[in-house]
Amino acid sequence: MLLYNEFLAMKKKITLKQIAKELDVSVSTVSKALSGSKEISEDTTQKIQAFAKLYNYKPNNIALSLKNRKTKTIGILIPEIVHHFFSTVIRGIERVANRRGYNVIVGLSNESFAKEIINMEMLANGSIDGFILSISKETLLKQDYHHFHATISQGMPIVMFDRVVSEVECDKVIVDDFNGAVKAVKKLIENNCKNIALITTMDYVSVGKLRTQGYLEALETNGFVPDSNLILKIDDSLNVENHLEILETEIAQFFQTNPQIDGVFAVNELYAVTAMKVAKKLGMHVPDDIQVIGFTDGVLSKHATPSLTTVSQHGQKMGEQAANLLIDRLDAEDAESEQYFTNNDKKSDFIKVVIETEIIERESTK
Amino acid sequence: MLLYNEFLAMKKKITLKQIAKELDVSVSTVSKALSGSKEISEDTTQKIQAFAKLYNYKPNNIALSLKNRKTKTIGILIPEIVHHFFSTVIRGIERVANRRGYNVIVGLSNESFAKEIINMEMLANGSIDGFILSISKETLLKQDYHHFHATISQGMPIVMFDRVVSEVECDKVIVDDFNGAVKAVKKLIENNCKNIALITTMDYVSVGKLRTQGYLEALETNGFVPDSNLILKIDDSLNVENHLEILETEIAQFFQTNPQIDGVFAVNELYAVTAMKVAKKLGMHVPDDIQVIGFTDGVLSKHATPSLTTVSQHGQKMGEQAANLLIDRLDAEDAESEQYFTNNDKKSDFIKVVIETEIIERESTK
DNA sequence: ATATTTAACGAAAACGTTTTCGTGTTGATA
DNA sequence: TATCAACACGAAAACGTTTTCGTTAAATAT
Repeated sequence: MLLYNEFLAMKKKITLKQIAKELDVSVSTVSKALSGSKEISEDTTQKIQAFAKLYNYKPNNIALSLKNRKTKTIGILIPEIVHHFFSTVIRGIERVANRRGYNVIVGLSNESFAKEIINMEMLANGSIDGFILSISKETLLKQDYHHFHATISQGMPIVMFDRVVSEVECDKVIVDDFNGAVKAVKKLIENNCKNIALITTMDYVSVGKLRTQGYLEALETNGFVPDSNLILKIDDSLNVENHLEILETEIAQFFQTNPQIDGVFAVNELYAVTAMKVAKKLGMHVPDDIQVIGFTDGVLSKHATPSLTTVSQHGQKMGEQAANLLIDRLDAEDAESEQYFTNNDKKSDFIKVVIETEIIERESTK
Repeated sequence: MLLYNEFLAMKKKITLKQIAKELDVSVSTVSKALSGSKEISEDTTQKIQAFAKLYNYKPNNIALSLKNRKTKTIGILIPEIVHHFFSTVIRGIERVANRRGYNVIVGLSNESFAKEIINMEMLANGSIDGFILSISKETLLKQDYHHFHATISQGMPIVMFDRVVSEVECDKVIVDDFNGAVKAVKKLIENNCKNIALITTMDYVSVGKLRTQGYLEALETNGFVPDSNLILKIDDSLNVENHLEILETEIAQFFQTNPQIDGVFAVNELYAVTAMKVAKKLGMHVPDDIQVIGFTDGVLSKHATPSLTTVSQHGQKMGEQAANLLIDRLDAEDAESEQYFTNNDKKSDFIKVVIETEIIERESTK
C-alpha cells in the first residue's frame, strides 16, 4: 500500500510521447507546438502548451544531446580541488559557462598520470564538448602527452591553463609567471634587500621554472650576482600537507646557513607563509629583518600575520578566459557546420592568453 | 588544403554503424561481438574486436544514457566552491563516485535561492541520476523548499550534507555540530577559562544555531551562567571577503568592552583566526591571556601563527558518506526495477549519518 | 527422409528529441 | 467545377546503443 501511494505521488518527468497520447495528437505536433511553430494552429498550440506547463514538461537533456551531437557541457580536469587557486579557476569557468548555457563536469587527476588519462577517456566518450584542464605533475614529469593529442585529433577542443606545455597545440591561458617573479624580486630590491633568497619547487613544473627564471633575470638586470646558495629547491613530489615539519626544518636550516638573507621570494603561498613562520621562530622580524613575497593570492596570504605580500594570480579571471576561449571555439564549430563552405582557413591558429600579474602589497614587505 | 589535411588527421570517434559497414556485418552483430556474446562465432568476434581496438572504439556515453535511462553521473550543488570545507567534500564525493563508476557534475548556487533552483532544473532534466547538495543561505532564510520536494517526487534521490533541513525527507550527512561545540567549550573550561565568549553567525544557518546551542549547553552543565554580552553575532549576509576590516573592528570592540574574556569559541575558522589577530593587536597573548578554538579544520587553522585548535569537520569523510548513500540508493533502484516484485516496503525510510567531531589541539590552547 | 535442434546472424524496437517531407482537408481562384 | 495554395497535421528518419525476436542454414535426431 505504501508503494502504491508513493507511486501516486510520484510525478515522473513527462515526455513528448505521453503528452501526444494524452492529447491525441502526434509527437511531432507536440514538439512543434511547444517550440511555437506556426505550422500548428492556435488552438492546438494553446492546448498543448497549457498541458505541458501543467505537467511541468522539460525536454530531456540526454535526448537532446544525442540528437544534436553536443552536450552543452564542458569538462574540467584539474590536479587537485582542495586548493584555493584551482577553486577560483573553477568558479570563473562556472560563471561564464553558466551564463553561456553550459554545464561543467569536473574530474580530478590527483596529480596522477593514469587518473588523468582515465578521466579524459571517460569524459571524451560523448559526455562533454570540450576540455579545460591543467596538467598533472606526473604527466609533466613523464612528458607523455599522447592523451592530449588523441582527444584533440578526435575533434574535441582543449584549453589548457596555468600548467601548460608547448608540445600540445591548443588554446592556453597562463599567468605571466616570468614577469610576476621579476616584479616581485624588483620590489624586494627597491625595498633595499641585499641578499634575496628563492624558495622554489623542482623544475619540472613549468610555472616553477618560469618563476625561477624571472628571479634570476631580475637579479641580473639589477646588478646582482645570483648565488646558488640562496636558492632552496623543495621536493614536493610527496604530498606537502603531511610534510609540514620537513618543510619547516628545511627552511630553518636554509636560513641558518645563510643568515645574510634579508628578502625571500617564494613560488607559492605555503612556502612563503612557512618561511615567515620559521623566520619568526628564529627571532627575525618580518618585515624589518626579512621581507617576504609569495606567488598566488590565496586565503593564507590574506590572513597570515603579518599578512603576506603576493603576486596575484587571478585564478577566477583565468577560468573566465579559458571558458570563453573554449565556448567561442565550440560556437564557431557550430556556425561553421551550418554552412556548406566557409573560407576560414585561419581555423587552426591557437590563442594564448597571458594574464598580467599584479603585486598586492601587504605587511610582509616595507 | 589545410582543411583537407586536418580532415585526414582527424580521427573522429567511430560508431557501431561504421564498424558494421566496414566489416559488412550488422550493427547488432558488432554490438554482440564487442560484448563477447557467444551468439557470435569466434571468427567474426575476433575480427570485430580487432577492428574496434584498432580504431579505438568506445561506446558513446550519451547513447548509453538514453538507452539505459541513467547517466551514471551525480550532481553536486553547493553554495560556494572557493571554500576549503566544500572543496574537501567534493574531493570525498569524487573519490567514491569514481571508484563506483560515476562522474560528478557540479553546480554553484552562490548562496542564491534563484541560482539553486535554476541549477537543479538544468540538471534534473536527465543529466544526472541524483543530487548531493548543501542548501544555500538564501534558501534557508526563505525557508522555501519546494524545489527539493519537486525533484524528489520526480523520483530523483537527494542527499543533503552539512546544511540540511528537517522539512525535506531525504538521506542526510551532517557533522555533530552540537556536540562539537560542547567539546570545544568543555576543553576551554578544563583549560581554566572563566569567561568564554562565542563568536557566531546569524541564526538562520542551521549549523550556526546548533553550535551556539552547544556552547550554551556546555556552559550550563559546567555551572557557568551564559552571559549574552559574551556572544557576538556577525551578520554575514554580505560577502565576508570584502568586509574583513568590519569584522576586525567588530571583534576589537567586542574584546575591548569585555576585557574579562579569556577564552573564545568561534563557529568558523575565519572568525577564529581574526579573533587571534585582533587579540594580538590589542596586546593579548594567545594562548596565555586568551585561548581560541574554531570550527572547521581548514588551511587557515593549520598555518596560522599560533596555529589554531579546531573542531574538525571531516569534510572529505562527509563527501564519501554522502556519495555512498546516494549510490547505494541508485543501485538499489536498479536492482529493484529488474525484479517483478520485491517485498521491500522499508524503502522509504531515510538515513541520517552523523559524523563525529574531534578536537585537533594546536597552539591556540594550553 | 523428415523433423527438430543448434549455430550465427540480421531486423527492428526502444530510449526522447527535432526536423524533413509528405498528405489530406479546406478555402479561394480561374 | 476543376485547380491550386494554404493550412494543419502525421510519418519517419536520425542521433548511437542494447536487446528481443526472428530467420536461415547446417547439424543432429527420429
